[in-house]
Amino acid sequence: MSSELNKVYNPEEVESKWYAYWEKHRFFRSTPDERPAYTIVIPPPNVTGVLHMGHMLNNTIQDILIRRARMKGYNALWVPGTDHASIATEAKVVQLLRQQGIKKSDLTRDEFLKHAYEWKDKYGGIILKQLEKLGASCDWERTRFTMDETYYRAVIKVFIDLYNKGYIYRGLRMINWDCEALTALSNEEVQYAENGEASKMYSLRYPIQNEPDTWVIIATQRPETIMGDTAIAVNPNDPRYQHLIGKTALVPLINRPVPIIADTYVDMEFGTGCLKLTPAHDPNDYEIGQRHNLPIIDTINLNGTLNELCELPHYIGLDRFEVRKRIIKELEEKGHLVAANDYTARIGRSERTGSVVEPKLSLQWFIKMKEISRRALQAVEDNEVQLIPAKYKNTYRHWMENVRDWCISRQLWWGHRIPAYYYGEGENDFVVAETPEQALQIARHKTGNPHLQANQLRQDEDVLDTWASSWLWPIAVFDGFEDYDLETQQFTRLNPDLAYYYPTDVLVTAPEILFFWVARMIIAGYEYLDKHPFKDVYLTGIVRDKLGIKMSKSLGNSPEPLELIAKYSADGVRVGMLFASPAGNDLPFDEKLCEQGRNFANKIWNALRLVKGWQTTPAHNPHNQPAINWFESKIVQTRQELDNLFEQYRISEALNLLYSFIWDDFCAVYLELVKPDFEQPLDETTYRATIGFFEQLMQLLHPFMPFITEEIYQHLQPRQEGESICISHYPTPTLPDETALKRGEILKTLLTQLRDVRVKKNLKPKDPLPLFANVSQPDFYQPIIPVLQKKAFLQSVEFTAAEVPNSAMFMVGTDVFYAALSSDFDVAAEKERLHKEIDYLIGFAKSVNAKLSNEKFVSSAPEAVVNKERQKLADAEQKLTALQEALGKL
RNA sequence: GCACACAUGACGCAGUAGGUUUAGCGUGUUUGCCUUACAAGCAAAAAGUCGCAGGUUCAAAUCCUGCUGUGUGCACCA
Repeated sequence: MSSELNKVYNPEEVESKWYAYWEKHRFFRSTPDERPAYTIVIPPPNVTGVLHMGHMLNNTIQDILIRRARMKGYNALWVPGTDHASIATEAKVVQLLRQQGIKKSDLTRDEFLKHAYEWKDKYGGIILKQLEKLGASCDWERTRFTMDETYYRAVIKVFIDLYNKGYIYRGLRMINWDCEALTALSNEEVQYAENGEASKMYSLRYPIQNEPDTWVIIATQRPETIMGDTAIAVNPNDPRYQHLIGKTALVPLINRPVPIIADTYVDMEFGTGCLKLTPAHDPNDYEIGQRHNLPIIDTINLNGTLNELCELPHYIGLDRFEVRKRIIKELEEKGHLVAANDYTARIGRSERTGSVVEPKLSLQWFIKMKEISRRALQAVEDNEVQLIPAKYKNTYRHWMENVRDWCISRQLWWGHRIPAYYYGEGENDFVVAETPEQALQIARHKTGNPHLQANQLRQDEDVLDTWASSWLWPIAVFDGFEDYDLETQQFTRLNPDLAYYYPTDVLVTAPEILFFWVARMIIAGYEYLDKHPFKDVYLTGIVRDKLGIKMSKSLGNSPEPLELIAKYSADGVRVGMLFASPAGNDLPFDEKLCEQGRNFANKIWNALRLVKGWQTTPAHNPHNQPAINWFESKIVQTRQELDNLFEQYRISEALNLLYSFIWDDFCAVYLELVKPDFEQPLDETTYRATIGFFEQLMQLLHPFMPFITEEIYQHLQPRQEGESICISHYPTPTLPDETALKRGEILKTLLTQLRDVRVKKNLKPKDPLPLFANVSQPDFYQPIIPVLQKKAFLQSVEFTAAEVPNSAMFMVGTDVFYAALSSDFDVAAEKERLHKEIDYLIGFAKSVNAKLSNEKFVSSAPEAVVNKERQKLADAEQKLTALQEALGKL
């Protein structure tokens, strides 16, 4: 039998073989039934994406949870899918078209979308295929995409509903503008470099009107915006500038007269204490402008070039940064530049394009967040939704309490087109409806013009922010909104899937998207189903390299996941990632850990080779019974600990526990204990027990290492087609036998001690060695003596009440053992060994004694604690006496 | 700037209601082994007074205060 099994485990064919088998039998398919459900919805990866280390970690964790639930008897469902990632995808498609010589501006919306869908069909599924390589046990028949037909309908419906409820409004607001992608961004999509960016702070002189040789000096990083200035502001309490308030300054180069106003916003300490106000291009300036009724002069086009409002013809049409370079020279030449100092600025950049974000005044769609998010804030406070680790509660609370309205419109084509239809030029000349037909009805009614025609309606050109679709994910993947009635603002029913699977059990995701996505899903969950979308949110750590830098493809510090899998197997990589991933902490990734995972697989494989190599005999061998009893209880105990760890999402620790249980307890101890002598058969009872243990271990390990455990499971016993470890159930838990456990642990200790004696005395593993035991309860030891004798190669084992001369003495608890040595043993070495142990015990006893002789300790500490200390001391003293006697005999 | 984490042998971590023998685990290091499942292995060893300074307590890696360092989130000034 063993000749069929390679000496080294070969995962490559095994992994693809079993994944195909699982798919063929649809083991991951879930439909509602009478069992309790356990549901996870995948955080949909970006459809343009390819697998990176973060995905590997977070999907491994999801797979572990879902596989474990499946084996615990739940009806486990893991819903996969992708989101359409409007900016990222559109940017990719635009870029691809450009390579083909096609400009987006030359295409109609429909033509462009056709290209985009082609692109999606071709590349959109890559990342899901990669998840299969990892072993992900998703129900692929339920794969969803945020622009699927029903999903699209859901997003539009929700927009209309929130509009009807008054949560959505259209307004002129200062927004973040991406001049490259030509779209608005939400605050969350703007990123700042960690330590700022090198910039210059320019000091400019603005003359005072009608007062020759008087001026104010302002500081700015953006001299190209001065043509949009409409005022100068100083702090009303600033003694330096009292005389200037109410006067008029002249904007350099264009000589526009602007008032000098007083506003407490101005920080007297900063710069010169004079602030130029450019309401069109700075959020704070805009607000001050509103307070003082300042005009707004928007000098920058959507693409970042300057327009005719800048009044300087030679700058019109030039990019703002080009203008900056030139205008500095011009200002200098004309005597307006006072200073140019190096300055570190926090510059906002678009998350997707990296382009410097331009604050711009723009008419956009917003969701009012304050009221709609109230329940969601409370839910996390009350642990209706539990964040793991809990430290994120603070972060969440802070964001929710200071939540700002969410700009949801994007000036893109790839996405859900805003269902607003305009019939006139006025700001409010629009209606919101699911279809153009309905829009026409409503518009006719609203305008009172029954002759209004469809071609007089113009649908909003913009699409919705991607997160304004993915925030519905836990409901929309089940097509839940099909049954939502916009009239009554209620569900007419919950479809069977939604009723069965919602709320989901856990969401596993990266902390970066706590606000982008998680918070908003909670909001949507309460708004629509009045229920949390998931019970727990497990926020994974960030995968970092050895230098502690976040791994990313763009930085080039990330290994290629599929290459890792090729090198170490999916099982190995899964284990490698988990080894380094304590709950909620960052993951310092080290390829070595994948190697460790691979080695572990090999270890298990070889345990299989050993077991499958055994011949059996019906003859009974009672000597193995203590080992069997011990291991049986040990599994029970380990399962309890695993349950405990999983309950707290201590998945890495659970893996570590299993790792050492399998490697140390099963392979190194149990298998060695029951292993028959060379070419001897094993009794059937032990063999069957061993196969059973091995099978249970594989079941416990299966969520972590799905492939090798299936391979072993299939080898351990003959299986029918359609049987699989992944749908097998854990046996019903029993209680551990404490005596059997203790006996096993003591057997382990004795074996280690005896091995130690051999090493220290330079004895070969099989040199004859008689053992004498002076123990309080010989009966306790009786059952393990045969196996101890065999495994420690003991010549004999005898109970005694006397000292044994010429022996190495050691203690287990308070029981004394003597390994009898031949007369020529090294007395000096033995003395030294005993001395060392005595010294340790003296030190120990001293520290315990110090406690016990402390009056206050004895009187204030709980009795149990004091008694424990007394017991410690008594044991130590008993040991000391025995050791000292042994030393005296030498 | 505000807030929140974290600081344990060479490295990565555990120590989850102050008291399970003077702190555990993995990797690495050193030593000895190709022992008939596994050198992707086996057996053993060395290595930390738990960032620093105080405090509370009979008792502190564990609680409190301050400091230092690192990380994260939020805000942001011309």
